[in-house]
Amino acid sequence: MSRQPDPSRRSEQSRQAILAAAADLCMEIGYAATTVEAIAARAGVGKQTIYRWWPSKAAVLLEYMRRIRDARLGFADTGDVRADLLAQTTAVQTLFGTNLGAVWRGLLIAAQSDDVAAGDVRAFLEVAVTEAKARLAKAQQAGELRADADLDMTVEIIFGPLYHAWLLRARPLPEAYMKDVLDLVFDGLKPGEGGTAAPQG
Amino acid sequence: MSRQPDPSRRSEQSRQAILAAAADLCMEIGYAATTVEAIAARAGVGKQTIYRWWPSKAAVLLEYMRRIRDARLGFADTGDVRADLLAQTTAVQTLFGTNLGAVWRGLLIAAQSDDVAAGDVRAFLEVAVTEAKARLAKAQQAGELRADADLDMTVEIIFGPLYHAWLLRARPLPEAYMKDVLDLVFDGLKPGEGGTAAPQG
Amino acid sequence: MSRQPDPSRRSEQSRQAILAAAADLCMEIGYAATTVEAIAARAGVGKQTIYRWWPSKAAVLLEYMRRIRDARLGFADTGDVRADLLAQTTAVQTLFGTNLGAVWRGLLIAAQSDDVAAGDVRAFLEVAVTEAKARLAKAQQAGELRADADLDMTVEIIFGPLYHAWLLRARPLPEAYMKDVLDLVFDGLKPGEGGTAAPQG
Amino acid sequence: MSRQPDPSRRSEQSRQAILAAAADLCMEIGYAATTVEAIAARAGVGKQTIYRWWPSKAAVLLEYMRRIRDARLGFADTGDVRADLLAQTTAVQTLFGTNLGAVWRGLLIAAQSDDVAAGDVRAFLEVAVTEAKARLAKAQQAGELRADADLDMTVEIIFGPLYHAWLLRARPLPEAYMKDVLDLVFDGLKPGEGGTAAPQG
DNA sequence: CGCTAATCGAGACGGTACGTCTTGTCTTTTG
DNA sequence: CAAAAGACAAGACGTACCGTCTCGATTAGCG
Repeated sequence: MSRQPDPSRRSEQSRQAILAAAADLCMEIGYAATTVEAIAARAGVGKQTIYRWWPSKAAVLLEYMRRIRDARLGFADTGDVRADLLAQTTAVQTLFGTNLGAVWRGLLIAAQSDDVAAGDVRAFLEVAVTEAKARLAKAQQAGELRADADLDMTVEIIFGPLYHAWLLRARPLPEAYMKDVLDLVFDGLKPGEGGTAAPQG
Repeated sequence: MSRQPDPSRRSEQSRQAILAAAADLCMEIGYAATTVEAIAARAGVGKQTIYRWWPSKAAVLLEYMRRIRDARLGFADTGDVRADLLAQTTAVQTLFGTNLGAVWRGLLIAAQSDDVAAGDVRAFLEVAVTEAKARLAKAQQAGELRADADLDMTVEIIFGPLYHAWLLRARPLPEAYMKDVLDLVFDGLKPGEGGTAAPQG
Repeated sequence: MSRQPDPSRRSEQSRQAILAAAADLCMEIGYAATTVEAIAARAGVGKQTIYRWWPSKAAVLLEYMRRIRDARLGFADTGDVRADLLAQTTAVQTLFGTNLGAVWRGLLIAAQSDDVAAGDVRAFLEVAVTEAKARLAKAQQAGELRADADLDMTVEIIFGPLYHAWLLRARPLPEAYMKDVLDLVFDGLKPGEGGTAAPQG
Repeated sequence: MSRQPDPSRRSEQSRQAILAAAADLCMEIGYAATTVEAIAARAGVGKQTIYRWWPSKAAVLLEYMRRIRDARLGFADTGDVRADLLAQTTAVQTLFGTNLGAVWRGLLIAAQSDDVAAGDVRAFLEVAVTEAKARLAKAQQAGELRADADLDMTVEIIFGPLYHAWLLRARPLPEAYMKDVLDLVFDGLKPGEGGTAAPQG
């Protein structure tokens, strides 16, 4: 029986070809138009080889994104939480602007319609959220952040504007977008209290 | 040829049945599983009648959502911008929690993959953004809001967290979610300056 | 629901194109290599249109053969049963030698492996058998045929040799093959009794 | 390279297991449904072990049938050709009625669609035909059979009815089927000349 | 009596076709 | 003449086998 295939016999070459083909197609023609058949054809692979190792095209692309994230999107801890957040969120914003943004956009869509994919995508997101919360928790202990701020909500306040602008409004963002967002949300929208909008320099 | 059908001969009964059927199906089985065929069948209507008047299922549902928005999601102007924002965003949050949320979720998805729908959905969103910006502009003139705050960004700071939590993380939100978000973003994430996180109560 | 499609709305053009494409492909590349996909492609037709009206490719080809049979393979009644049988069986032998033989061969195969097709093919064959038996029955009443001959068996004795030679041995047959067979089986394999092997002329 | 495998190192145990598994499956689920994969699985053997020694599943089953034939289906020579033919053809008829009939049926099918198998199956058949012709030749010399009877045709007249009834019509045959066939074809279909249809009893 | 070569069971691989499903268009019939 | 009904061409879906290939693990002789 080959119900649970043996991972030790897996062809690493095919795996790489499939991930690359999936990502390339997604960047070229968009997530929806990227079919499993086309991925297989471009990767020079049988369809069954894809279905043997991944439950859906979403899972393939998610694995691709996981590699990107692990390589590029970690948090630093320089002692200055605003600087660290700025560095990370700017990296995210930059990535959204590249072709990889299209891949990620596709996955967020799939999560809405495919229950299986949804779990994985959500788990992926939660990893990022958890990392952010860890950095914010340290900042809270260091007195850099209000002690009463709910960290889940804080993460949403920081990343929410970026997703709203990129994913929903699809508007072009200035390079300093995240810097200005962080200034505003750290200092508050209320007038007067913290001096200028960019007082942390 | 009936390339441009005559709207005056349109059956209002069919239109209503289609809108209702589309919304109901979307709420029951989700956006992706809602097929044009199923909408037609439930509405007791031929498929062509749908394609004659709407370019896609997204357009049908968008028309449905426009009715909802016009009826329920306007901004008040009581002179207190935080109270007005709280009222409107809480209405939005509440709507997200109902079955209508599933419809809106579906449309936001469609906007990612379907270029035609994208324009309409984006236009729909911009109407909401514009209304919010109008209210914020008044607040800025009244000195309730920092004069240097970019209004597009401010809108994103206010709505972004809600969309992030609801659409992407799909986490259950406390009733007072938007109140706490507004408190945090108005007073700022920085500690100490503005007293407690919820000082206006 | 379109579970039982409405035959009155069927496209006669598609039907003809499918029958022709199926028969042509079968003659060109053989029954086994003829795929439903290829039939659809050559007929310029969607696969579903084939599956809507026929349960399998065997059914398509069987319909094709039915037309051929109805047009070409009836029995005459000239009063001379050997002459009538010779005319009909020679027509069958000739048909086996053409491309249509390949189609019929394919169907006889399908009948072995596909239970649904088997019933139809068998029914097709029984029609031919019944026609032959009818002609033989008249001959029996006219005293042209032994009164004690079982007609099913007689049909098998007449057609069996042809099928054995053509289908199983696949050997090239002389034009007069069926004449010689009929002479032998009418006069008997035993020596001496009936004079020459071809006394009926 | 192991292009031509070494027969001396072949596992006799695997060979037997494969032949048995192939025949069993063919009898249980039919020729078409018997896949090479299933044969390998049931035999507890790798697929390659089958493909190493046989070109196709038809070849496997043909080897199985060869064993059966060599053991059971020879011609005797008692001096009475009708009795000898009756003994052999009745043995064939009996075999057709067993599960082995299903195997043989499958091979006759394969011969229609698979050119490689066709040669082997045809050769198998010709061996049987040649044996029959040899016995008939002796009968001809002994004056038991018309001197002008073509022996290929005579074989077809004797075996053709059986194949027609069993393979094509798939009708249940009475035990004495071949006896009656031989009576008819030896005495002839014409009335009157030879007395009753079963005069030799 | 260990070395080495080939067969073995196992099953992943690149492919092809399957029969089903949905899309958006086209056609026929009914009110 | 619009609407209902639904057949149509197109093509992706996920599955089943094909015949080839690559793995260790035996298992033979041959040296």
